[in-house]
Amino acid sequence: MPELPEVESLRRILAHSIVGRTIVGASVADPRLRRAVAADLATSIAGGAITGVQRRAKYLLIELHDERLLMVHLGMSGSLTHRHAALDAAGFDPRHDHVSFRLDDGSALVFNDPRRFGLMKLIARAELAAIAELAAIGPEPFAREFDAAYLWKVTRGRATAIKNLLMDQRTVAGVGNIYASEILFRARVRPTRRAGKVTRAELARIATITRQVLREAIGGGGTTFRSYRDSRGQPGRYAKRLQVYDREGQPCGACGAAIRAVVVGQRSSFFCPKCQK
DNA sequence: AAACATTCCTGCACGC
DNA sequence: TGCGTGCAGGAATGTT
Repeated sequence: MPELPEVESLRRILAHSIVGRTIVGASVADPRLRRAVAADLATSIAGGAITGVQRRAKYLLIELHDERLLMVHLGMSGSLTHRHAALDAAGFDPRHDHVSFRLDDGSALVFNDPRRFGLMKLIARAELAAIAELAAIGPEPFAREFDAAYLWKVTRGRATAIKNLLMDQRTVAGVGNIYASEILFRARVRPTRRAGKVTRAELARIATITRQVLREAIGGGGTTFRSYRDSRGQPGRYAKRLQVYDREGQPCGACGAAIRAVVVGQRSSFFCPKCQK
C-alpha cells in the first residue's frame, strides 16, 4: 500500500503519539514477513525509549534512546496502528496482527500485514548506511540533488520506460505505482516513453512535479486505494484527488479525452492519450 | 476471479 | 572467455 506520502503521513502522526513513550514489551505472533523477524526482536527491544520517528524512502525508522532503530517497511498491505487498550479489544485481528509492542502508557503499537511482504528489524544507528535495503536507494525527492540535471544523468542511454525508472528506488526514493502515474500525467509524459528519449525540459518538469505531487499527497494524509490506514485507523484523503490512477475510461480533467490503461513493467499504469506525449 | 499500494531474485543478451 | 550491466519476468501472499 504505502508509498512515500503514506509513510510520511504515518511518521508525522507517530512523531506526536509515541515519541517519549517506552516500549515495555513486545510479542511476535508470526515472524514470517518478507524476511523473517529476528527471533530475539521482542526481548531485545524491551526497555527501549522512543526518541524520534524518521523516514527514509518508504521505510519508517523508529529511533530508540540507545542508538538503535526499529526499521519498518509496510510492503503492499502492511499497517502500523497505535491502539489504546481501553478502546480496543474489538480492533484485534488475530490473523494478521503479526507483531505488537506494548508501551508504558498502556497503549500498543501493532504491525498488521495480511500479505506479509513487509519487513521489521532492529538495527544499530551506526550501521544505517550499510543496511542492504537502504544502501542503494537514491536521493529523497525533496533533496537538492534531485533535479533535472540528476535525472538527465541517470536516464541517458536507458531503454526502459520512464515510469519504470521513476519507480526504481535507486533513481529516487519513495515513488510507487500510484504516484508515478500521477506525476507523469502532470508532467505530460507518457509512462511508456523510453527514459533515454525524455527531453531535458520534460525531466525538469518531472523533478518539480514529483515534489509537488508528493507534497500535496502528504498534505492529504496519503492515498487510500484499498486498505491503507494511518496509525489511528484513518484512510488517506488524497484518493479523490488522483487524476489518472484507476480512472480508465473516465475523461481527462484537462482535455476530456478518455484515460487509458497500459501495463508497464507488469504494473498497471494510467495516462491521457492526448495530454501525454 | 483478475488484480493488487512492493521488493527481490533469476536468467538472458549484450558490450568490452 | 569472463565479467559487469541492463532489462524482463516471476515469485513471495491473501483479499476483494
